[in-house]
Amino acid sequence: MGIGDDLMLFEETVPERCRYRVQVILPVEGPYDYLAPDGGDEGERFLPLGQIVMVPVGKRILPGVIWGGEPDTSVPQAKLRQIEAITDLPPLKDELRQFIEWVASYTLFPRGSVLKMVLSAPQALESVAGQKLYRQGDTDTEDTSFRITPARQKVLDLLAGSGGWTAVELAREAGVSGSVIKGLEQAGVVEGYLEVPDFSFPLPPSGIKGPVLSEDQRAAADDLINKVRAGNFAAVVLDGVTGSGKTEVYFEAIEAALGEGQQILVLLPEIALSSQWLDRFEQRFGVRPAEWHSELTPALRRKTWRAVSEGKAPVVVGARSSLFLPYEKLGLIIVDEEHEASFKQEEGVCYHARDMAVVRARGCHCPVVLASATPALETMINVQNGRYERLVLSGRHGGAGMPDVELVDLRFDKPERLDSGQGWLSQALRGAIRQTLEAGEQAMLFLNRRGYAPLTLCRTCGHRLQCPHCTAWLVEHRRFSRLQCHHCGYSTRLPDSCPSCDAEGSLVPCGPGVERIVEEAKKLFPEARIGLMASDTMTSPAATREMIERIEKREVNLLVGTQVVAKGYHFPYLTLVGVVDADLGLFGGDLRAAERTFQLLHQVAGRAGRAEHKGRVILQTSDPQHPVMQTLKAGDRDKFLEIEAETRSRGGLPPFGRLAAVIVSGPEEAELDNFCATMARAIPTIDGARILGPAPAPLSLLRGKFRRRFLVMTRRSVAPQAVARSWLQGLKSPSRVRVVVDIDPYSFL
DNA sequence: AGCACGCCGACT
DNA sequence: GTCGGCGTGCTC
Repeated sequence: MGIGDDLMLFEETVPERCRYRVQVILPVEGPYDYLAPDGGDEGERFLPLGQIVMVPVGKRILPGVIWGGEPDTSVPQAKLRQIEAITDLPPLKDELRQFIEWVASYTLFPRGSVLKMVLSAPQALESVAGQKLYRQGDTDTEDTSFRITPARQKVLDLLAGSGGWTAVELAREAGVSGSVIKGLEQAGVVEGYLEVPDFSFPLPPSGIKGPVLSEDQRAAADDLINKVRAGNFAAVVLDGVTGSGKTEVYFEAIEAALGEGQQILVLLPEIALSSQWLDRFEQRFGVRPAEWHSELTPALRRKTWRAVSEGKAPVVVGARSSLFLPYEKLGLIIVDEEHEASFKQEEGVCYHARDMAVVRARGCHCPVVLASATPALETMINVQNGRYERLVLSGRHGGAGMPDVELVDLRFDKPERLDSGQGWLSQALRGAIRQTLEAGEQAMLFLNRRGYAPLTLCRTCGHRLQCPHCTAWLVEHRRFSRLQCHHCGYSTRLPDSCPSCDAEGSLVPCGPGVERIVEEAKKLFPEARIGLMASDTMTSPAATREMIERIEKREVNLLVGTQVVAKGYHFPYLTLVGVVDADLGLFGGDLRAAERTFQLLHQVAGRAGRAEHKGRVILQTSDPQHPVMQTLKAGDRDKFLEIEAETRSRGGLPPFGRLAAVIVSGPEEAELDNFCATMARAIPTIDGARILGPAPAPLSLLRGKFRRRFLVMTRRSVAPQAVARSWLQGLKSPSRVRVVVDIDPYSFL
């Protein structure tokens, strides 16, 4: 500092504190400018790009990240506030910041919203001061003036057993006051030290041998290992039927990545159902991986986030949000069951975790493996284009063949039609169940519908019981004597009389849910030991485990379930699968309805006959000529994909064209329709793009909000993002009307 | 997303 | 006459 500082005449020549661009976790686009924090070098930047800081925003202090780009000089200096604090976390890597930018511009969500998914563990951002622990001091303290009182002795006895106590624990356990410990510390008899908490997950010991692989498993594994070691981007589809050993193959790739000192991310569709997967991992690698999902405790969240950012979580298994963790050295991504629709996030930032995983892998220069027995059509077309490679695992391990698939034709003019009052199980299916049970094997009845009956109506006036907040029927759950809405959670007692005409005892259930199938099965097979598995009967991991065990021990021999039974569990004595309503998923106008139905039924069918017994699958259908049924019967997955590709190609639908859904919602229908009309008038004419709508969204009333939907359809060469942006940027919606863009929509709800 | 500012009904 | 409802708009 020179003397001139005090004599500075012109304010504008005072050296400014340096401006930083900080991206905060608000749903806003651009970074905001902030002044360097206290203690920073005047006028000179010292915080690196990606540094995580805390900044004042309005009344609050929020996390933000030092971002690149030129400061916004249009914001007056006087408006700037100072960076509040610098966290002790490693800066976000360039690769992650670029990923955030990419996701934001692809999904059309503000950058701050995407960043928020990265900084999703507020606990993790707090500095880790560590806590003060106590142990025995160095024993050379032969200070004769220090008296060992009984209170002091108790403390010393405890510490002689083991160190690592906090003052509070020590005082409580010894029954002394804190001042005793303080006195001991002062005399040097006990020693206080700061323990930095250990935020790390164990590294699997190297050299644990996996099972011996078959020839094609070995070839696939070696290919993946080479790619991992090369350290380049590659997208590889691991294509093999259930039981072909995909998991063992990618475990080999994980082993190789561990050997390279890299981190591995495994994305699973539903982490809640993955305890079997975790057990399997532990068997293979001797340790448990880090988990990342919404049910983590705050403490584990913090530990995991920190460990990931410091490279101390070698393997992370998680739901889609684990894609946004700040990996220190990501060397491999696995997306298991890549076709699963639950990888598509539909709330908040809409993104598809499988597709974003490929983008992330590209940014990290590492391979990504997409594993499935029924790859998505998108994925297979990417294989055909040469964008993805494909490794095929043929055949089931252990010699079990694919099950035989039979169709039961339920049409009215066919002998197997179901007459009213007869129930939902055809003669053919009943016979097969009887045979199976008599042979001492297990049978499963699959119906992808929870509850007792999907619709309740009044015989007197025809009134249908509907959710007050959604365009949806209320589903009867007889176990609880309640009616439930499966979209918003609304629940009410089953009324005794019709709410519309007051007729007593006039309400009748229509159609079957799994509970009703259980009821029918009990009547038909009174001797059978029936078990029910649905998402609402498996409320805790313990309850799930118990049911699984009962099935494995054959305490259950007739299992009735929704799609939860299709996911991952394998029951060696199960030889018959009956699909009560194979057509169920085909309705609803979803462009992927056929594909999803095929995948689900294929997966359910795969439950039958894994061990020595050949399995048998019976599909009850009213549309036996449908390509889904025909290709399932023929066991010809690729034929199905071929037909589906042809259908979509003709319609210009994904992956041959591109889609963006524009959902407009609001609490007042008139205002909503009014604004939709304004939007419709503003639809631009763009070559290679069309915009359809507004149509009432299939659930035109959801959670008390009215919804309309536009659909942007483009040729592959035209980005729907650009179309949506140019259409919507000039339109400002009334405050109570919300417009959300969903790029690559999946659910058409 | 939060939080405050701002303009219209039932209470000390 | 105030307390408070949530509509609207901003946050460097």
